[in-house]
Amino acid sequence: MLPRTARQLETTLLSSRQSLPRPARLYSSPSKKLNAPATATAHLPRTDFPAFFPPPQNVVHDQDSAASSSSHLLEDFLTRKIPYTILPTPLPSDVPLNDRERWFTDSATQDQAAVMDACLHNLYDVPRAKLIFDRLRTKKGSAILHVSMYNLVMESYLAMAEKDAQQTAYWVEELWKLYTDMENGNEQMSPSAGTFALMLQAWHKYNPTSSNPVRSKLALHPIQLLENMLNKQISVVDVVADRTIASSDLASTVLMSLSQAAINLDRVAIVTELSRAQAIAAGEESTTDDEVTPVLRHKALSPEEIEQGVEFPAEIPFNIKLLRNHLAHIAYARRVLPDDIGARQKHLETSVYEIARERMKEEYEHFETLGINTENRLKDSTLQSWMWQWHQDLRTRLESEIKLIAAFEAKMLNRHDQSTQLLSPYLALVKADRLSYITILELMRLQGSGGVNHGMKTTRALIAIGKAVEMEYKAQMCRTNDIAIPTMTGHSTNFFSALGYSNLQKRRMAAARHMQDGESWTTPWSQAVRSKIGGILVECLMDVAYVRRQREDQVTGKSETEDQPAFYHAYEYVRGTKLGILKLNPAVAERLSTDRLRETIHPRHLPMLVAPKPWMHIRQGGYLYNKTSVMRFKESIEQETYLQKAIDDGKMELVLAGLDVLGSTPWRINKNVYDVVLRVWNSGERMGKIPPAVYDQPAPEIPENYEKDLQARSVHLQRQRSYTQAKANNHSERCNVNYKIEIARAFLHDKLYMPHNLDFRGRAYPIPPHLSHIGDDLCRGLLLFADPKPLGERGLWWLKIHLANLYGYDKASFQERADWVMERLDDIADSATNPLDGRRWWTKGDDPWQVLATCMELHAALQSEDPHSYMSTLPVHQDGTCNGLQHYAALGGDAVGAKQVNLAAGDRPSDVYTYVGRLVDQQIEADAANGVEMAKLLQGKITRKVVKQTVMTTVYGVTFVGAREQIEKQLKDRHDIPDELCWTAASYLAKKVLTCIGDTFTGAKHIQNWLNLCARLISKTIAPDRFIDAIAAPKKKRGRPAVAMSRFKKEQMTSVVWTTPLQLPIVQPYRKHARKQVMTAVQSVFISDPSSPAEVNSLKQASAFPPNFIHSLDATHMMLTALECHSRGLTFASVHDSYWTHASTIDSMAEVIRDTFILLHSSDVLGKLHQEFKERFKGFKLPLIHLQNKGGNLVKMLSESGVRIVATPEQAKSLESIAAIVEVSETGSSAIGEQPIGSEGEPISDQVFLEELDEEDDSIDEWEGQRKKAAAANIAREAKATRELLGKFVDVVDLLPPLPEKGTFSVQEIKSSPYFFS
Amino acid sequence: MSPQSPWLVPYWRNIKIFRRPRQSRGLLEPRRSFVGVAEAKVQNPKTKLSTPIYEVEGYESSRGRELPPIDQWRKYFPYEKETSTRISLRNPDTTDALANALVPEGSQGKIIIESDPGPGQLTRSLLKLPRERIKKLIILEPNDLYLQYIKPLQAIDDRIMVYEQSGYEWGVYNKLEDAGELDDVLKVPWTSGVHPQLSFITHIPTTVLGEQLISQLFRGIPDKQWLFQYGRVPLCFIMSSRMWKRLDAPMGGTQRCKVGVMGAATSEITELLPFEATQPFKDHFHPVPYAKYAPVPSKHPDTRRVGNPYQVVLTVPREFQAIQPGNLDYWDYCLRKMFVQKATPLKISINSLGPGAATLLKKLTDHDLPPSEQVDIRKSPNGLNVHEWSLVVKAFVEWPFAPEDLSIDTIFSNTNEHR
DNA sequence: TAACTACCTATTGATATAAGTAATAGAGAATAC
DNA sequence: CTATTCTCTACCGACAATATCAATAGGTAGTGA
Repeated sequence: MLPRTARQLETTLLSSRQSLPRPARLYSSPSKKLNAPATATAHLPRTDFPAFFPPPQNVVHDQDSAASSSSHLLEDFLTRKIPYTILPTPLPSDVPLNDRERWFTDSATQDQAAVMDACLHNLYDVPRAKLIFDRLRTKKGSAILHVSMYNLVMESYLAMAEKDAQQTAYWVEELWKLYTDMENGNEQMSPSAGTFALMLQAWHKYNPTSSNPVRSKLALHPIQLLENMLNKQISVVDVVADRTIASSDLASTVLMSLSQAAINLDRVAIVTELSRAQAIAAGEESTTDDEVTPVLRHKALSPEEIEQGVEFPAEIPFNIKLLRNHLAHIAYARRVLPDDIGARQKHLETSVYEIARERMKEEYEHFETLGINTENRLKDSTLQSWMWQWHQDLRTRLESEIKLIAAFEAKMLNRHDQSTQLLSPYLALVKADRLSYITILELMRLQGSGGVNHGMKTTRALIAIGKAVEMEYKAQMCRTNDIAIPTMTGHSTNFFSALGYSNLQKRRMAAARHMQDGESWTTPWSQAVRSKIGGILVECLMDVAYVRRQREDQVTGKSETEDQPAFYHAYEYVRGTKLGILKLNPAVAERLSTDRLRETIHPRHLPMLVAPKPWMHIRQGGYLYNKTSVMRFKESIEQETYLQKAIDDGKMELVLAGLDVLGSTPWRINKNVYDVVLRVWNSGERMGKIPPAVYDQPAPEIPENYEKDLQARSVHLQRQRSYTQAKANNHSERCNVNYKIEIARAFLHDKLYMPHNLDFRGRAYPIPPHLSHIGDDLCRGLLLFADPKPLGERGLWWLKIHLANLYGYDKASFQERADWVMERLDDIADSATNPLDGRRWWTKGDDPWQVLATCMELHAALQSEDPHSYMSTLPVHQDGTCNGLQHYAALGGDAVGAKQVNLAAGDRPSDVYTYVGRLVDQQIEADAANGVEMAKLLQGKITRKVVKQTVMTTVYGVTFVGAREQIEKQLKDRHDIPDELCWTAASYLAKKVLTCIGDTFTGAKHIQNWLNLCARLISKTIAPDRFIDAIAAPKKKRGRPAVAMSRFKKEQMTSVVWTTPLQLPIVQPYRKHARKQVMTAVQSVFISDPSSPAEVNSLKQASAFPPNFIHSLDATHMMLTALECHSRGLTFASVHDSYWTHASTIDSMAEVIRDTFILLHSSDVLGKLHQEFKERFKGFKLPLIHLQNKGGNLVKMLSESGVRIVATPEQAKSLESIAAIVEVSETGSSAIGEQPIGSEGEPISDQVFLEELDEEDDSIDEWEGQRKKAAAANIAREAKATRELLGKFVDVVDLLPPLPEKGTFSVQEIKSSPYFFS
Repeated sequence: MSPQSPWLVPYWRNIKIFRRPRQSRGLLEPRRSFVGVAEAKVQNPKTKLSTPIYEVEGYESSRGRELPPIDQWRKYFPYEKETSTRISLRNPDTTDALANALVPEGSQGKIIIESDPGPGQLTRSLLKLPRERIKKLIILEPNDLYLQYIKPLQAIDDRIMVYEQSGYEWGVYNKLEDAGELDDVLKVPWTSGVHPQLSFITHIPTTVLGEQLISQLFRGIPDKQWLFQYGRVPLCFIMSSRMWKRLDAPMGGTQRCKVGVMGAATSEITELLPFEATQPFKDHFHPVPYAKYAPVPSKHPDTRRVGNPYQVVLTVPREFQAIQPGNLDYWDYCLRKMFVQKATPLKISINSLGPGAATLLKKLTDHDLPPSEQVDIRKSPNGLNVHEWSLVVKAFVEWPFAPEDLSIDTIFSNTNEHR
């Protein structure tokens, strides 16, 4: 029978995984030639690759001096004043658009620009693009306008002139017009090298003596153009080498005419420069000095290039590529990624879809040869073969659909104005063939996300697909542009010296500029457009993709089949609101946890085969062609704008260099562990956190009285639901593991690299989502460093300790841990040699897969002749013990706390959790003695485990409710407390635990409060340049307080912003984004417009600031450590507060960790933050009314932290509700400014709001008088306190509490604490 | 732990769990889930009658037994979070009329369960009816203050049984049975007309819970759960007009909704008193909201706000049930999914039922069937009558590839992550 | 040609939806107008 | 400018409610001055 055969085949495929061809094939095309360059890699000298950083041995010899001097430099670096990035606060949404556009483009404009971009691409619809462009460029000074946009438009005009013979004159004329406008300043946009390259081409093609003359009054002769260029100090060579000059012939012509012009102008230097360029392009002059061999001339052409008819460089006298390459070498300071080395990665990135297609097709045809006829194809084939089928159908469908859409839109455009939103230009950017793959692959990838079983939320899917299309378009552009890729941004033996820094900066900026010049302009799509595009694609897919399902009727035994959509759309209700979801047909979902998946993974989600492209700019770095952002932005353009500015200003060098260091660590797959994983996987059994193939728990039974008893029914339903959920979880876990195995297999014989980027606090994350060292135990167990280092005596010792740590034996002293391991050598050997058939000791450890990997490493080392010279690749970890609290303790100088988190030395590690547990226990004892029932119940039951999570999460600002929940869960797990009492007990305990933590980390507590208060105040302020407009805004209702209050709410636009010691500006993204419904083909989708301004969410701003600040600090520590480790030649990787290196280099890393931590915390971090707030938020006004809240808590807290504001005696009288923080001035000076709300008075000068204005009292009276007259009786009813507060403002800087006092602990002690990181 | 004021205990806790504050129990003492009648009689009310804020002349002596003058209710039943959304009939004329309508002349030996009566105006009207009409009146009331006006009635009239629990707890009905309270209720076959003895009355609060209760009770009918195991028991709801509008919404109208179809499928639903008989709200009900900031003719009359119109509705289970026993989940599923796009023709909206659900269209339009067994698929879900719905559900049930898991949602609750 | 109206359609805003809110303290924001 | 209800509750990685209908805005076409 057929089904049986298929099943057998499937198992065969599964079990034979190991013997499948090596994965290199996965990424190579069928042609063998391509592999050749890749294998050549091995022969390259080590120094050349990875060439990003100098080889360690160069540094080693002066390591000591470097280390000691670097420590001074680092100290200087950290203690200097941090340069801030300052941008204006966003304006509220009711401010007219024009005023807002300089920094933050709104999405309507964004959409226009994106449509224009699409219309220009391949000259899809240049006339339309021109219409849009002409509209856009009226917005002078808007952030969206950029010279490269102008250049692209002009390039298209020029191309149109050529393409459309009827209109040549028109386009040429428009081109010159635009140029003239740029030159004469009308556009406020200065021409660039690219502009001149275009104009020279225009001249060349259409000058009066050319074969196709176009008369234009505005046309300029090259002489004039050259003059203009020189005026703007634009390099002629840049012009000649510009991207827009398509052929060497053309470039040569341009060069000649420029030379001629230069001769005419008698500019000898220019003539020389040009002739040298010519020599380079002709290959007559070595492009570089001896160190680097000129790459291009000797490079063999790739098969593709031969196919595309690229000519051999040597055969033509003028090769523009040579010149461009030369320029790249200069820009990148000679560190250019050789083509052959990048080839596989490039191929991987650019040909994903082709590769996927080949594989699916292969699979499909394979089934064909097995004689499975088309009739059963839908039912019996594999996932790949299905996908191939869907793809065929979808592609055809899309081709016709896109035509329909284009026709429809054209009709609409005729009927209506231009304002109709267009989609067809976007759809034309990427071929239907690829659109089809993108759609299918993205849906497969997102399966199981968002908590949806076998599916996903529609919104996420549509946006993701839209975005994938956009990415594909941009990746294609990258490929077309084919800019040389740098392998470094420059390096320095010391990152922290002024010289080292400015070197980094110079080099990175040159490289970034080179990259930018080489790329044509493009612009991101708005979320709405993405979801609409996604909607169209998904709708079509659902319409054409089918699978055949078969089932047997349970009664008749008759088998039934039905063709069903492979993907379908449905709605669910979540607490009464609808939620649209896309789901996979169950038949498809089943395959995802069994079939092979590699076709479904985009390289954008895989590790890389070469070291990542160094980060040069906000979207420039990481993968070679796929653009990724250096920071993961929340829906906040503010964050993006700040970062952009900081990078432009050259402040981000160390952060970017840090990311490059993290990305440069080569990894490989642990083959031995992989083999074990695979065996477990294929066995389908549950082990080491790998879920079973078939969920192994029994379903709940239906109770007898289910039919009659409403209560029994609801209980059963609940059980049923949690069972279903557990089962679904099992399935999705299984899918996840499948992904990991698949990726591991693909990279089994390769070095791999993890490109990193940042979250908004500056923490670094590897980009590949499935398999990276940040992943779970399984991922980590599968990864090894690629480069081995000899263990040495210490290394061996550390390896043992590492094993003990992973197993869970981490509370003892180092030596005890090492001894513990020695006592278990037998088990270890058994685990290493006989992982599955032996005693399986490793599976009982905390992190079984890593334990296994370590067992294998240790065993191998011990078995080797000389364990000390064993070449080890296993990463060994040093973890901060409760890192957040460590930072808090260091900031606050908490002696007790410092001891508990091992900042202070001890002979064995302290454990905060145990400590807090004991404290709580003591209090309980006391309570029990006093007869408190609950205490008696809980006596002796407070283990470390009960309090652990709560202690950990206090750093994140856990509240009572959260703590209670955690503790309740733990208590329930113990099973020795009656279930119904757990909740009450948890309430009781939560209070105790929170108090105990507060008592232990008093300094931390104060700092947390201080941070929280600052954020609370800042997020309620109004920026100085907005202030006057803000209070004058509500004119209609003559100072009705309600209006004023809501006005203040609307004017709350200030996010908390600060700068880390590495100069990274951090913007908290929490705002109250308004969301709108957007219609798509599938359903309407509810999304926010990130570019529309929104008030801050001050609650979130305040509660998230303390953890975010601490995280920005630990991120800084990590980056400093990474940079320093790199300088010292150590391999380094990190998972936030867990730092990894080779076993042999743990000692040096430990030293670095301590040095950087001490220096960081010796640099008065908080003082600097305070100072920054004072400067950054200078003049920001806080309406006093915001200080009032229920119970006067805020005022109380402010008062307790020592805040006092100065007020005149009169003012003081009216300020009773905030009396606790008012200080009456004798001199009559006041920090409180007053301004009646909404009055249409004359503009108010700043001084009114500042202190020391004698006349101020008069002015108050005057205002009051006016108001009384104007206002009717109802205003008189206003409550006194509020009226008094409403019109009053204070500078937020005056309200910021002084820093809490620091405790006695000195961070220097950390130097001698062995268990600080362990 | 600071002793919590019982007033601060949220409403639902009293409904779901046990009324007494936790502190009143010893730590390990088992929960007392039920206060029996006898016990309640003996036991003095835990809370003493508190001194009223304003004395009403001559009233104090009869307080509890009698209700305060109806214009004084706000003072005797001040704002309390627990009861703030519980709407109770206050006007004795209205309750008299209602009592008469519910237990009309000629009724005999009725057993009435009155759940959540509030202060008990309606209870009193029922007791005032000629004695032979009502045999037993079971009161389910959890609120201490209200109980102070309910329990004294037991001394006057032995037909009353008071249970200090809300009728919203399913458990209480098991208690009633266990206590033999319903022993003398006949099990009347579904085909033998409306139940002659048993009736159920409740005030529905203006909360989600109230609305839930109504839809839950409808859902109990097809499988003859709850009181329906005794037969076609009539239910009387004092409910918001907002809810009534939903139940009463005409086919094809924009108001037509899932609960409306479920109601129509299971019961005959009528206004027991005309709408006007209970208007305006402030003349008939308690509590009347503080007028200054929440004026009673509200801007949004269709919200759950206290003060919006209330009325009296009677539902009687139908003899013929469109929902076959055991098919409830299918109905639920189909209605829920289809009403998402309630104004979209079946032809399209049917897809909400699952992958490939479009094949059901063939069945619904099968020309071999008599026209009465076909459904016009150009109609939209809000335009279908109960019969048409039963055809849709039938097609769904018979569909071999119908989704198997019809449970409420497949979305994981994202509450229990973190390792 | 400017002005006006009737008519039509695209956009915007408001509203309802599900249904045991598992257990629930306390602050702060929002809402009622 | 008070009473009451609603919301939220641990940071980050990792983000999301939607169909329907009435009302309004905005545009077109037609018309007669």
